[in-house]
Amino acid sequence: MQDYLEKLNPEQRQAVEHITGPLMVIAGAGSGKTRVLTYRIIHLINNNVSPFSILALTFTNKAAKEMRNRIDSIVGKNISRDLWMGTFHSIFSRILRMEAHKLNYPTNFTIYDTDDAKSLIRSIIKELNLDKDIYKVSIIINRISALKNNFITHDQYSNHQELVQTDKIAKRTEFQRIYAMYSQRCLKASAMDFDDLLLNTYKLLNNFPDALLKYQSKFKYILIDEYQDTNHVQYLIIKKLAALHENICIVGDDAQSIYSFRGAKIQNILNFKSDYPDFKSYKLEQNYRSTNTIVETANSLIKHNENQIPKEVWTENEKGEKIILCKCGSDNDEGRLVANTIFEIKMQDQAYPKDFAILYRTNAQSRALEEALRKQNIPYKIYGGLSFYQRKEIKDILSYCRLTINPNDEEALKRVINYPGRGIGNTTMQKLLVTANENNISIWEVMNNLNNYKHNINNGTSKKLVEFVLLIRNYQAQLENKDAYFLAEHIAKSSGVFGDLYNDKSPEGVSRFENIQELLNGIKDFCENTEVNSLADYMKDVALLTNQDNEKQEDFNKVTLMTIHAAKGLEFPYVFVVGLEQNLFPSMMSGESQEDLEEERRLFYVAITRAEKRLFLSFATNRFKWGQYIDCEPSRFLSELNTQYISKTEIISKQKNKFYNNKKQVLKNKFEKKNNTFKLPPNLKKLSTVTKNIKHSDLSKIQNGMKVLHSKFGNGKILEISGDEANKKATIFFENVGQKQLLLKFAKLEII
DNA sequence: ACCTCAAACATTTTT
DNA sequence: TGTTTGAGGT
Repeated sequence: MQDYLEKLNPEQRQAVEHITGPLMVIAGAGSGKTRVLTYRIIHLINNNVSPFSILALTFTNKAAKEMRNRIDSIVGKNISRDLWMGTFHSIFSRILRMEAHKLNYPTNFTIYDTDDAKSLIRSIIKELNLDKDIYKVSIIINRISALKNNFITHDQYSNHQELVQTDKIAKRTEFQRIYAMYSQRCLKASAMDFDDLLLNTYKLLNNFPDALLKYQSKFKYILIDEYQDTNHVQYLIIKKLAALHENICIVGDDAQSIYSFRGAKIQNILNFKSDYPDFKSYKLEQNYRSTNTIVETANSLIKHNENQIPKEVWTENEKGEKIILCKCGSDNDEGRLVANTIFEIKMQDQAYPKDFAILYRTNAQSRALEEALRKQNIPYKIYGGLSFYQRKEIKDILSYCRLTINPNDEEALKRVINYPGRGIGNTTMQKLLVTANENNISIWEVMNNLNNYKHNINNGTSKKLVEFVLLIRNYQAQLENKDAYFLAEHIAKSSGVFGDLYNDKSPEGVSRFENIQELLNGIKDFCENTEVNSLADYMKDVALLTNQDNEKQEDFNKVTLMTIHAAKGLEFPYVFVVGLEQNLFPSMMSGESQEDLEEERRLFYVAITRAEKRLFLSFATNRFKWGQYIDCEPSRFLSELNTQYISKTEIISKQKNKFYNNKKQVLKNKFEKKNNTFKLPPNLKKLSTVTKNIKHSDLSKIQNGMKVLHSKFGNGKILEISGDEANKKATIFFENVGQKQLLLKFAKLEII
């Protein structure tokens, strides 16, 4: 039992045995981070710490599950199941359900996923008669999410002038109204979105001292994985929870922080020192995962980032083979290169499909790769894209279930009230919505008491509405005494969804029907493996599940295709990183700023360090994008890699991308391979000036022709000053990004 | 109220 | 390029 300590190196062992007090573990890629976390939990248990008082937070369900399994195998299931271990979102939703009444939510509140949230925002924009081109749903939702993650509620929004100004400039003057309405509608629907789960947990701990004390005393030991990717609210919650015992252990790697777009702050790691001055820290720097070549290549890349905690990742592993960098003519060539290489290595090294991963920056890149793999008959699986639970037919069934548990759930209601068709169309829904808003109640309440409210819905339609209400009531009556599987199956059949799909014999219809059966099987599984098996119990966490959480057995031995973000925490013997082109990786959307660039570089770092044995990098000079062919240049990151570990190859296909249709021709058309024939662009580091610490000059004296420095856009020249004194605008030409108009009041410029 | 077709639109990453 | 939205007809 004690021999687990023997499996650790000195640093790992120190981190495991250091039980009390604040502890920071900086764990380089492949340094056995998960091992330290699991052994530390086991060590706590062996030192008579009750599993109930251990809180372990991870970033994904998968990570939590994996860790739980490892702990199971050492201390047994009956101990490990009492651990509070899971993602931030799942643990906090568990707490919130117990304390919901304090925040005016019912225990069975709904969790809105991103699609629900989007649909709600879309309908608010419509109700307010706003221009949907100015108020883009994706922008609004990201903005609301960012505000929530920084703990700025809709009524606090106006206290932040810079936010108000940004929206003013973008002509989104009604943003606050949308935000406010969104929050109210969520509350009225008894629904929380992902961000609310965090925000409301913080509110709970902040506004209810008894609740705070309860959880502070309960969680005597707190462990947090992937700490570099926690956002501000998460940071605040953890700080509060840990305040009593200060037995907090954070594990992370600043070089792998890749979620700042979602509000993650590397700063949180640095804050740790000031929040817990008597903290202890260990660095895990020995890599057990990759060959020396891969480790050194990754190091050569990441050293281009200025903003990082110094560390030296090293390995005792063998040197390994050189990294292959391949130039391809097109995205299709790239796909075929990858497929051919996999085919060859499988033969040479006796490798299995599951040993390979293909990583890319954006989900859209998977198409060419899939096609090539299919042609080579290589089995593959794709993560990302549409999750199982986001599929239409699944959401339909789940929406009926949601509605049964929480009839105020507006998004679920809108989804199923007329599916299958019941003759309740848009017009009726609009009328209901207006009545609901006028009386500040939910649509369900209006439908429930149609006679009590003023509306002009005719008798025929009213009757249909009443029928629908009765249908849902019938389901509700069975919530208490029937298990989840029975009720879900009953719902699928009696709602008409099952029949509707059964009659659809098109391939899509058949697959939808099968998906629903798969869902029902999943629910059956759930019922058989738990004591609490009501529909409400099943529905609790469904919104928090993702694709990766229900991997099918038959998918086990397949090549993995995924985005680099999704690959975090995973490892594969053979890794292909594709699409290494400017404007794709680094992404076009990541601005010109040093910070954005460094995040993209960390992302590439994560990609490289997934590989155990061999790494293949590739880029295309021509790529199909937005319905047309675009010329591409190799990624600037490629020229940052130490060339001594890289072997360059070029693949020339005689065919043009456009005429790539003739199968036979393609198969016969063997690639021509050339070595070391192409040059990468010069190292671009100098081009992007390091502009993090610009001085904010007094801009009252600004004049035409002055040269200025902007933190994001770099060097520029003032072309014109316009506007009245209070809202002076400057038109500036920036060398790197072209002409921009900035409001001087808020622009951070240095006059040079 | 529902169906059909054409035009517009969209691609960063996710719990 | 594939998907979604909206107009117009039934």
